[in-house]
Amino acid sequence: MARTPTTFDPFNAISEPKRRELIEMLIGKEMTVNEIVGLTGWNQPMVSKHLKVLKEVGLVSEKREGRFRVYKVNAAQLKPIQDWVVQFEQYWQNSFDQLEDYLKTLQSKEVKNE
Amino acid sequence: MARTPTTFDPFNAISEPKRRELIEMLIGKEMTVNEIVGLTGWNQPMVSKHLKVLKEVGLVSEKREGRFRVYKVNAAQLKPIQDWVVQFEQYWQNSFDQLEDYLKTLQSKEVKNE
DNA sequence: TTTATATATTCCTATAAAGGAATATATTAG
DNA sequence: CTAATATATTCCTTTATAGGAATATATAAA
Repeated sequence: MARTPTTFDPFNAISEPKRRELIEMLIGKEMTVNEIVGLTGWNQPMVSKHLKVLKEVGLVSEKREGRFRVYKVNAAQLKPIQDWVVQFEQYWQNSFDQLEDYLKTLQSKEVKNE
Repeated sequence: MARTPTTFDPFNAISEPKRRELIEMLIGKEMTVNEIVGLTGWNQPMVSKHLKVLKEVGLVSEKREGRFRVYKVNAAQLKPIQDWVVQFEQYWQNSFDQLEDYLKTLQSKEVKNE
């Protein structure tokens, strides 16, 4: 068996750094393929191919306007990722709190030593 | 060029569903490889191999105890994912708000029609 | 209707991953 | 010291990329 395909779900689609860049670049905007090519400096087929993967998992959608294709992000497809990761938030927050506690302890020790 | 390696960063490591399962299973606990084998029903080499990937990106850490290896999740390594995805939260919240607005509109129309 | 523009697709190569099976390694028990 | 237990590693096969280069397709402009 091979790796889970990039088009299997948003988790796989966004594991590629360039596709995360595309999403960052496109969020809240609408952009044409060539506009993206201009901003990224990547060649046009590369942009089209990455957009295709994002489209297949619903992370972007496409609107035809004459010979242009206007792309936009469908942010709702990022929510499953947020939902998955947020359930572990307390666990890294705890480590942060522990760090905070530790720093406070240090500080009170310093105060005592003054 | 090939796909970004699974060990490149947490984004890639968690794109595999089984590795997400491992994290869910291990969060806040400490578990031995064989305990994980028991819970998952996967064969032992498969568990070890997936744990290795998670370890390489720092998502789990390992403690040797005699002939056992005790694994635990290092949740802090999930924060970069949360940080990346949270910046888009407003965009799916907006679509939710729009839905909410739409439902309220529907409701007020119903009230008027009563 | 030919040409230019915008975008997608195909073909190629190198790379690597997941799973299965077998085996190696380390540590404890007898 | 030998056997048993816990875990990791290696070898194999199948599958799927990502990127480059070339080309196909669609639409508008001249």
